[in-house]
Amino acid sequence: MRDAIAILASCSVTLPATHAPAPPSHHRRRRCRPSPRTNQSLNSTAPSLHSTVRWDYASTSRNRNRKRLEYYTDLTSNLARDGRFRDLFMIAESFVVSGGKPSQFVALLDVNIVSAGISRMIKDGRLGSLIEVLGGLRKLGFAVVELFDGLAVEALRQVCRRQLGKRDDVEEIVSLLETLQGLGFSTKEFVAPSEIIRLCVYRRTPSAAIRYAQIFPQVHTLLCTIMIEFGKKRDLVSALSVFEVSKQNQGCPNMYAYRTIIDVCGLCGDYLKSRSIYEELLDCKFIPNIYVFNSLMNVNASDFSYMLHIYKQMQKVGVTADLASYNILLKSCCLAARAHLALDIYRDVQHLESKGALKLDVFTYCTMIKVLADARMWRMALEIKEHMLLAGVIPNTVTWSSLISACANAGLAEQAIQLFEEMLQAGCEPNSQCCNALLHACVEAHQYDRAFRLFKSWKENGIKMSVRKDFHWMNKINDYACSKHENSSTITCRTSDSEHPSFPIRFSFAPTTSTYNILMKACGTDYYHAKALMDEMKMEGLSPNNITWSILIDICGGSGNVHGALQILRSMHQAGTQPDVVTYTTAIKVTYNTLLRARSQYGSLQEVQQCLAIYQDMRKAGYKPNDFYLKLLIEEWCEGVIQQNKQNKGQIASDRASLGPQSLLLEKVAEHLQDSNAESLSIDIRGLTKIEARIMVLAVLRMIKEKYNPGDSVRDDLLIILEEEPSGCGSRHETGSTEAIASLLQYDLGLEVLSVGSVDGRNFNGGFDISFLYPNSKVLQRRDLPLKLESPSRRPVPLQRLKVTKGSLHHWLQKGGASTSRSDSSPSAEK
DNA sequence: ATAGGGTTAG
Repeated sequence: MRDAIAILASCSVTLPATHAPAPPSHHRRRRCRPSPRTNQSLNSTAPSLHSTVRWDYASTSRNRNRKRLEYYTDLTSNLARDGRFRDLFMIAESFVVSGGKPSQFVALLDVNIVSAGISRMIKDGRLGSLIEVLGGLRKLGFAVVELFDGLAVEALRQVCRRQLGKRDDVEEIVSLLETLQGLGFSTKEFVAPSEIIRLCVYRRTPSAAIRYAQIFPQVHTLLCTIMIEFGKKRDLVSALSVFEVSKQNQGCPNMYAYRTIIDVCGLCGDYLKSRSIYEELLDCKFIPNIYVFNSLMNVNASDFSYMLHIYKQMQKVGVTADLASYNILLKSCCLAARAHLALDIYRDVQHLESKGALKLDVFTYCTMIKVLADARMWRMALEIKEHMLLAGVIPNTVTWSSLISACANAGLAEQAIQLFEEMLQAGCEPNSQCCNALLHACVEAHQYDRAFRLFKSWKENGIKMSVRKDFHWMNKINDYACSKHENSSTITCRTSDSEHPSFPIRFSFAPTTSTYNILMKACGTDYYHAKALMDEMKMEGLSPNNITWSILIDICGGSGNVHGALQILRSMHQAGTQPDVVTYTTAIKVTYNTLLRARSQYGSLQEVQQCLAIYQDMRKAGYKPNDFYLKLLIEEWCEGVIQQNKQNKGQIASDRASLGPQSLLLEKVAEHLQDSNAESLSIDIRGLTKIEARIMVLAVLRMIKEKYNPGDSVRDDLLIILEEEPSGCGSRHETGSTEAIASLLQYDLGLEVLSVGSVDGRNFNGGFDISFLYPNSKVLQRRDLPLKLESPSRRPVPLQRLKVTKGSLHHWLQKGGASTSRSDSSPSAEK
C-alpha cells in the first residue's frame, strides 16, 4: 500500500464526482489519504469522505506516463492477487474519473491473477465481501463467471448455504441469489430450488417465492409448483397471492395456473373458493380447458350435484370429457355411495372403449371396485377384476387392496386370503396397506386369532411368494425382481432354472401404525394385550396416532374401566397427540355405554356431567361436535324423567332422526347442567327443534330432580324462554314447539304451566293460567290436549315464555323423589 | 407441464 500512497501523492486530485463509490470505512480513509495539497482543496469545499483521485496525464511526459502505467499495472496486479479488491476498485474509479476507460483498466489485469485473488479471499475466509467484489468486477466489465474455478464456485455455494442456514430472512437469501443469477451464475448449483421454495413456504413469504421464481426463464411453471407447495401446507392465502401474479400470461388467462390454484383449494379444503375462481375465469369469457374442468370436478367430487353441474357445463361449451373426467365422475359416485349410477357410467365408458374412443385404465377399474366394495357388492367387484384382466390391464397393489377390502367389508376372510394369494402368484408386491387390508378382513370376520397368526408369521419370515413360471405377467416380474435385487436386501431373489416351474421371492413386512391399530381392534376387551401392542409399536419406531388412542380408550372403557379410559385421554394429551372429534366421541361413548347403558339404568347427574365435560373440552379444542352418542345419552337420560316411558320410547326413537345437525342443543344442555347454573331456573329453547326443545326441558327437570333433597323448598318458578316470533320462519323453528312443551309439562309430568307474554313490549309477571294441575295425567289421551294456547282476552298475545310454578314443581319433586326416576327406567338399553 | 384409485377409529 505504501506504493500506492506514493503514486497517489504524486497525482493531482479533483473533487469527488457526483456518483459515490462503495460505502466508505475508516480503514479505507486512512489508507487512501490523499496528498496534503489534495487535503486542502478537499477541506475548502466539503468534508466529503468520498474523495476521488485523478491521474493527470497532461502534466507527465510520454515516457514518464508509460513508466507510471507499468508501475501502476504492477500495483493493481498485486492488489488483485492479494484479493484486496476494495483498494483496487478505488484506483479503478479514479482511473475512470481521470479519463481512462474501464476496458483499458481491465486490460491491465490478468484474468488468472484476478481469479487467484478471489481464491485468496476465499482462503482468508473473507466470504462476506465476496458478493460485493463480484458486483464491482462486473461493473468493470469482467465476465465474472469465468473468474471462478471449481474451488471458488464451491465457496460461493458456501456463502449461499450460510445465508440459507440463518433462515431468518428469506428475502435476504433471495436477494443474494438474484445478484448471483444477474452475474451470470446458475444458482441452481448453489442451492436447490426446492430448498428455497420449501423455506419460503415454511416462512409463509409468497413475495420472496415470487421473486425467486422470476430469476428463471420458466417462471410460470415454477410459480405453479410454489402454489402447490403452499397448498400442501394448507396456506391458501399465500398460494392465492402467488396465483395473482401468475394468472395472466401474455394477455390471456394462464390455464395451468388456474388449474393449479383449483387443486390447491382442494388441498386446503376450500372447495367453495375453487368455485369462485372458476366463475372468475368464466367472466373473462375464456373457455377453460379440460385440465381446469377435471380439477374443478375433482376438488368438488364430494358434492355430487355440483360435480355433475360442472360436467354438464363442460359438455355445453364443447370440451370433450376424457378418461380422467370419467374417472372423477366415478369417484364422485363412490363418495356419494351411488353404486348403481357408477355402474351406468361404467357401461357408458365401456361402450366408448368399444368404439375406440378411449381405453379404460387401472384407475377406472379400481374406482369401480371401490364403489362396489363400499356398497357390499363384492361379487360384482370381483367381476370387475375379470373385466380388467380380459382387457389386459394389470391389477396393481391398489387394485388388489381394494379387492381385499371388498371382501373385508362383506366379512369374507376366506375370500380375502384367496385374493392375497392370487396377488402373490401374480408377482404383485404386497405392501403394508395391502397386508393391512387382509388383517382387517380377518378382524371384520372376527377371526382375531388368524389376524395375529398372519402378523406373527409375516414379521418373522417375511412374505413368501412363489411365482409361477408360466404366469402371463412373467416379464414384469423378472424385471422387478432383478431391479430390486441390486439395491435392496429386503428381497431375496433366486433366479429359477428352467426345470422349476416357479421361483421364490421373499418380501419383508413393514408394519405401520395402521397395522397395529387393526390388531389392537382384534384385542376385543383385552386391554393389556392392546396396551402391549401399543408398546411394541413404539418399539418399532412407530408413533401412535389418534386412531390408536381412540381404540385404546374404547377397549379400556369397554372392559368397564371408565377412569382408565379418561386417564388414557389425558396421557394422549401428554404424549403430544391432540385428540380429535373421534377421540372425544369415543371417550364420550365409553362413558355413556359403561356408566349408563351397561348398568341398564340411567346415570346420575354427576355422570352425565362427566360426559358433558369431555364434550366441552372438545368444543374448547375447536372441534365441531359430531355428537351422535352424546345426543343419545342426553336424550335417554332425560327421558328417564318421565314416569311412564314405555310408550314414549318408541316415539322418541323414531324422532331421533329429526335431531338437527347443529350442536345448539348440546351447547345449551351443557350450559344448564353446569353447577354454576344449577340455581338459575330458566331454560332457553330458542333455536331448537321440537324434539331438541323437549330434551332440553327434560334435562333441566332431571337435574332439578337429582339435586332435590326431600324437605327442601322450591324457591323459584321455572321459566322457559320461547322463540320470540313463533310464526317467524327461523330456519330451525318448527311450529308446535310451545304446544309440545306445554303438553309434556302438563300431561306427562303433571306440572302447572302458565304463559308469560309481553304486551306492547312490556313484560308482565304473573301471566295467566293456561292449564291446571293434572294430578292424574295418565288418564288423558293425547288427542284431548288443547292444541292451541289461548289468551283469556280476545286478542291473542304472542307467547314468549312458559312458567312452571314453583308450587307444582315442589309437588312433583315430593311425589317422585329423587331416586324414582332412576329405578323405573330400565328401558330400551338393549338394542 | 398438468388430473384419477387402496387400510385403520365413534
